[in-house]
Amino acid sequence: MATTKSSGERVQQKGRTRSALLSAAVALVSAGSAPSVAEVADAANVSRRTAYRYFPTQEQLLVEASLEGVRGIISSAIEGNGTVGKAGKGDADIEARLDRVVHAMQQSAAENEQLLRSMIRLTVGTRPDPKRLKRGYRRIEWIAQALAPAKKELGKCRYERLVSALSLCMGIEALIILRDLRGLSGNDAENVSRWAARTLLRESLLEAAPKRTKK
Amino acid sequence: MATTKSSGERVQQKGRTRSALLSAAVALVSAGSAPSVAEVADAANVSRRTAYRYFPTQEQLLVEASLEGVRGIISSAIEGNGTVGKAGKGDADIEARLDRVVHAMQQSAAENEQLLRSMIRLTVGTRPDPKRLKRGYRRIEWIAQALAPAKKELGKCRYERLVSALSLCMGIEALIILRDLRGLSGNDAENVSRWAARTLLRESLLEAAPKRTKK
DNA sequence: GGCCTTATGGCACTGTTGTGTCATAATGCA
DNA sequence: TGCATTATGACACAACAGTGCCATAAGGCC
Repeated sequence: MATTKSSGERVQQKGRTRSALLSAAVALVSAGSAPSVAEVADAANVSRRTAYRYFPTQEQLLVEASLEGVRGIISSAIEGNGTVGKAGKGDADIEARLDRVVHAMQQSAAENEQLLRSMIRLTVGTRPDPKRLKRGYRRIEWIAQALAPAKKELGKCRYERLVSALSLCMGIEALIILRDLRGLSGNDAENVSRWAARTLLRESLLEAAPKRTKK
Repeated sequence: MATTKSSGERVQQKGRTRSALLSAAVALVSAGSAPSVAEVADAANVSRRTAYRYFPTQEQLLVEASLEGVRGIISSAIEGNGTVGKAGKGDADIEARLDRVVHAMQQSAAENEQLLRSMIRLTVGTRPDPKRLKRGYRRIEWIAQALAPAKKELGKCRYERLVSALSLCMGIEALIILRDLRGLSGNDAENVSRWAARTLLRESLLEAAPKRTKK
């Protein structure tokens, strides 16, 4: 009862149907529509009933699909053109690192605004379950990468506060706010994000090393 | 045919049924549920068919209801305890004004997180129609009120940029990011918002009046 | 009051979500 | 190859979103 009944679970078969459903859903969601479960199932050559076995609700199916789509988008945006860079000494360099990350992020956010908006709509409803996959965790990783050379200098408290504040300034939520509330274009929105991020970083570094005079 | 057929439209009757539907929906949405059209109609003592005459889709009904609920929340939060204040000369005063606004906003956002989350979910899907009522326009008004004494000093460009950046640091979206991505408590989230807002304001004032030394 | 206009309610209908049940096909193992 | 296990498919079903149609009630105007 406990361990396993050998390999009674047909992992390969399940994997195939699951990824068939998921890729069909990704295609449809990326096309901008909100497909019904029947549509996704048909596109995947799978029974509707089976689709419900893998994704208990339409919402979960579309969430997973949009997160899958976003994953592809963003990794190519940042890792694709070697954004963050390796070396790091001096504040100017850190500023440049962060600026590159903000630029790449806002660029790809603007390019895939619709998809990211539907991801937000699908994930923002309830506080996230600790077990279910979260949105936006990559954002924190990139911020951490950009800030890595200054982490020691900042100290734990200031570092965490800066990461949190930067996570407000970049990403799809920032783009949505600047567009919907402020009516900005994609370019103007990116400039606001970059200015805010740069400013918060500078101030944090100044607080950490008050000896230097400003600039 | 053109002008009017006297008062053929029964404005009062329509107003009554509309507000009956809306207040019933506000009550149900504020309770955290996503009521069906039939539920709202029953609670309002109105036919389901009639509900659809006033709100073409369930979504529009719930959107209007959540926006209505948010409107009530927020007017009490800010106007209730006279937050912004009148006088204003000197940077410290502006900082204090802004800090009060951020505090009031994040406080009420945390208190009504569920309702605000559903408002986001319902309104974030599509870019806002210019004619339909927007979410978050009050946020800009309060930021503008807090910044009013420094508007001239900042100059148009820096002022607009600062308003935009501050709109990223406060409000329900900021709370959601700090909670979901960063796992912060309501208190910690508010502290991040206040620090970021204060920092961005200071830097803007410094840029505008570079003569003074920092601090 | 009577009459005309208009909002409302009731009913029927289609399409979708989500679930239960059971037969059938695919898979892994001997 | 045959067999037990397990995923899948087909069908049925209830609930809900929307919509059309028509009768009826409520309102305004004389």
